[in-house]
Amino acid sequence: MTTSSRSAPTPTAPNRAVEAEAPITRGDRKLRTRAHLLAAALQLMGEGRGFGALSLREITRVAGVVPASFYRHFRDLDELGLALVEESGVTLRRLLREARRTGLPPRDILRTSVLIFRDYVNAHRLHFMFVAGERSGGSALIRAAVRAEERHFTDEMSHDLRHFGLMPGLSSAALQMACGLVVTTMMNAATDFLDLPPNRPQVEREVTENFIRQMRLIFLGARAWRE
Amino acid sequence: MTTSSRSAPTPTAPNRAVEAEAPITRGDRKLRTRAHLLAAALQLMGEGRGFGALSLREITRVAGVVPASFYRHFRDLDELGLALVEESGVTLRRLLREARRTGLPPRDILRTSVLIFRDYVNAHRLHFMFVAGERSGGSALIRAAVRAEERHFTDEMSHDLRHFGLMPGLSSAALQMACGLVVTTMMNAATDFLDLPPNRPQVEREVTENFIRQMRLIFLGARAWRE
DNA sequence: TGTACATCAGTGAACGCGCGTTCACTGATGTAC
DNA sequence: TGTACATCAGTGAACGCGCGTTCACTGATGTAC
Repeated sequence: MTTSSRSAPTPTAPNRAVEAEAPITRGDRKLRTRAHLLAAALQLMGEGRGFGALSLREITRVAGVVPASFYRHFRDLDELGLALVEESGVTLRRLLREARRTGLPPRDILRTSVLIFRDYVNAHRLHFMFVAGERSGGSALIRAAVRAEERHFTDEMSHDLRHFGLMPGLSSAALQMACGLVVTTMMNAATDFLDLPPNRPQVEREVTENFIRQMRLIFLGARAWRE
Repeated sequence: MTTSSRSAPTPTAPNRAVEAEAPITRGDRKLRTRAHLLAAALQLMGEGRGFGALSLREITRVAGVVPASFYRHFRDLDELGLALVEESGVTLRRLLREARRTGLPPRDILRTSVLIFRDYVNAHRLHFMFVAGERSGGSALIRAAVRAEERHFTDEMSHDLRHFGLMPGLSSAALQMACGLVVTTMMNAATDFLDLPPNRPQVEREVTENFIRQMRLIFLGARAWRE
């Protein structure tokens, strides 16, 4: 499967003269291989190992290219790691963007948000595993990059909360602090969701309810906050 | 330095006949080597790598023994990892035990507790690095063990909070939920403290204040909690 | 459109190295008498 | 206390293996004319 890109290197689209679509330039192919390398690293980490425990050779093996190819895309593993952080940051921010676009559900706002978040985590398991795993455990370089993305996420969230008028009456500093707490609680809940054994709806419900209550407690605290 | 235990294998205490102390049995030596192996692994992780990225050979090298020696103490690296989890669990629980023994400071209880916690984290940097790093990033086996220790810690904390009469009026379930939030917030703050650049008192103060406010917000939320 | 040359993503072989694990061993500590 | 034997923590050499990195290469894609 991973070698399919080599077994059919030039599809020679039959309708090329008709609409001149899908030329597939050399640059396109390069980007595709790069994406395969990133995906391979994520996939390997999804099997429960830290980024620091991956080897260049196994990444290229899973990506379906020869080890030396790696250097056409990244100087070393760290550079690939930083690219993964960037990619994961995009995934994080898309969550906020979608919430912003949708607006917020009128009723049972907290519970609904948590369920949406749970679905989102499951739809982007590998990115969340990567972020959750490297935010405190990885190399100093990667960890710093993840923390920077997390800070960016927190900033956007506090801006949105202000805009939507949730958590009113909080100073900017207090709002930022509360959002930091929300984000770390979210990341922790993400790990909980990812670790759930499959087909145990009761356990899943308990973890979900626990997360909802923790968020409720935080918002209660924010409402009671003074100064 | 690490080989000093070999350069003076039998101190032959001069006053042995007088008070028969420090016999240093074979078992004592074995335990000492085991402790060296555990300390070596922690030390290597302290340089910013996950447990999964350590090799058996470098651990024995730092511990000052030959690689084959390792197998006299652990079946494989996982078994050493689990021993580290256990050791770290003891460190965590000692924090609670000391708090229990000391009682709680009568004034400014939250701020004082946070400062004590910060000192404790700095006094046990390697254990906290290990726990913070492996609680979400490590192998499934190690992560599960860390989570179990964390749950144990949370249980003890909620018991203590009830006993000291903080967070009154919370049901057992709600107290447990709130303690879970406190513990994840603490672990996150521990990482923040450990990542602080040295000799930047202003940054350290900000991180400390942020942690204090987050805890304050949680306790406000707990006070406002109903049902 | 057709041709001649340039580019460069991916190849395959080679290298020296550190890895985990095994094995028979050594010699100090421990035990039986 | 002294002697003869057992135990076993730690040794040192050996093994096959996967690692990261380098290099000259191939051949499809791209460009100039």
